[in-house]
Amino acid sequence: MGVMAPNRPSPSLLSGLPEHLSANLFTAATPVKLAADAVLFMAGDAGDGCYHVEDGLLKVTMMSRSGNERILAFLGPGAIVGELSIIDGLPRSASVVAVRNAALSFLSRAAFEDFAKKHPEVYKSLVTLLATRLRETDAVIAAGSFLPLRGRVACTLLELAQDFGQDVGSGRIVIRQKIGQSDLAAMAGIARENVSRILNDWKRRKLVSRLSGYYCLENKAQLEHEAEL
Amino acid sequence: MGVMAPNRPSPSLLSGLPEHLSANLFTAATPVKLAADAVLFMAGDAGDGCYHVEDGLLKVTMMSRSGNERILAFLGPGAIVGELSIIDGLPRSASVVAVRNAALSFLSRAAFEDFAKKHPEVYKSLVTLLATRLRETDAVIAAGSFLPLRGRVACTLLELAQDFGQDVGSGRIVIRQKIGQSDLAAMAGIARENVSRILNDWKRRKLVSRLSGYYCLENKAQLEHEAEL
DNA sequence: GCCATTTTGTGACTCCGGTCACTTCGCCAA
DNA sequence: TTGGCGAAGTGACCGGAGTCACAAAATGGC
Repeated sequence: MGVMAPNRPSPSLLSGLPEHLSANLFTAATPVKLAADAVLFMAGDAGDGCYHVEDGLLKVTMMSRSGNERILAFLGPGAIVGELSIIDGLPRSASVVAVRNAALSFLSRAAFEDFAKKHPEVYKSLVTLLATRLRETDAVIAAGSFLPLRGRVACTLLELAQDFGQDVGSGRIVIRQKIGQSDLAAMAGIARENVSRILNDWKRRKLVSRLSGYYCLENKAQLEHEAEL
Repeated sequence: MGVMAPNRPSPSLLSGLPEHLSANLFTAATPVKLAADAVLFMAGDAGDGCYHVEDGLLKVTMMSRSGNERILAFLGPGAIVGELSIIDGLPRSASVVAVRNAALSFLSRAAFEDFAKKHPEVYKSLVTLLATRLRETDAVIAAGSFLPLRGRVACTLLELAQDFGQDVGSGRIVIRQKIGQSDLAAMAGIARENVSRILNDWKRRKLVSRLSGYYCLENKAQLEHEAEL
């Protein structure tokens, strides 16, 4: 059992549209480059279009006015972002920032509606996309309501494994993105210090490890157990 | 300024589909009656269709295995519930219980897909519906992440006012549903005792009042101020 | 390879909010 | 009217988790 599970983007948060649609839909789109830490848009901005992530990594985030951050998702290649505003025309519901250099395709609302008129099937795909997102946010609410700290961290790790995980044999899963503890904390919605404590505990107990900056789930089953109330 | 704002169902959580569609879509549906406290379905059940609320009141809720409840929404006449499962075929993401006697229309997945084939426009409406839901759950996550107790209660009250509020002059809004503190607590995701304390404080400060069992927002603006961090 | 700058690790302290244990109130029904 | 019962009010207590203040590592530019 050598190399397994090729680097196929997962279907969850990265999920975009089916090949044939996204290919056509975004041919009319204009390319956008984004440097690391650059802001794509902020919550509250007027939303005039949506983006397709070609390359790089973005984070979807909310900020309290006291500067606290809550990360809703990381988005890698293939993902669609900003679709809510092209649907209902309301302001951006969250902010999006490039974690590292990223390449995107911008699709204006007009262009989208134009395309949708010719290919009503996009709506069906959009419905699927939104349904997935809805289930994810529901899970976040459930975790936040019922799980204690360690449970939330476990969920966060598992979620990242879903999106960016690569199985490296004997059930070990490496998260192939550099994610710091502060980001984990902001994803789980808890204080960074506690992420540190919990992670170290798990390291000792061989549930997770860290190899050259990347977190690695050593024992997914056990972690899933921690995730349950 | 006597009687104002007729009892028009609000567009938010109650939001269903546009008239012309929902009328046709649910003609094929079979009627379902639900007694108070009866369970329509539980999270995890296989989902074979969705429902249109004709009359009564439902609550959408999640339960931790330790018996804690978190209410995601109350649904009144006109609302659609259970649509996620007909979209993706996955199990119910939450439970739905009748708060009081309710009348529903059940639409099977097959019937829906049948209809959708003939009227692809439903997807567009569905997209709008889901987008609204998504914004709402995002708001819940934001409130849970950033707001202290009083803020969450304020949000909850304001949300209920959106859905079930009736303006009775001079900015006073009555919530025309009997909602107990335990339910408010489960909506805000906090302990019932604290809802009691906070509500009493607000009563003293004339922000809210209670008339014959119904809560009434005396000063929406002030309450909105409490809702902000 | 070395220094500057982020990240991470850890203890001590604090406090918000949950839990427990009652009491009091309000409503309906006998 | 009255008794019963569920909903609401209130205080005392406790504990989980945030905050603060550093020390120790790791990272990355030069």
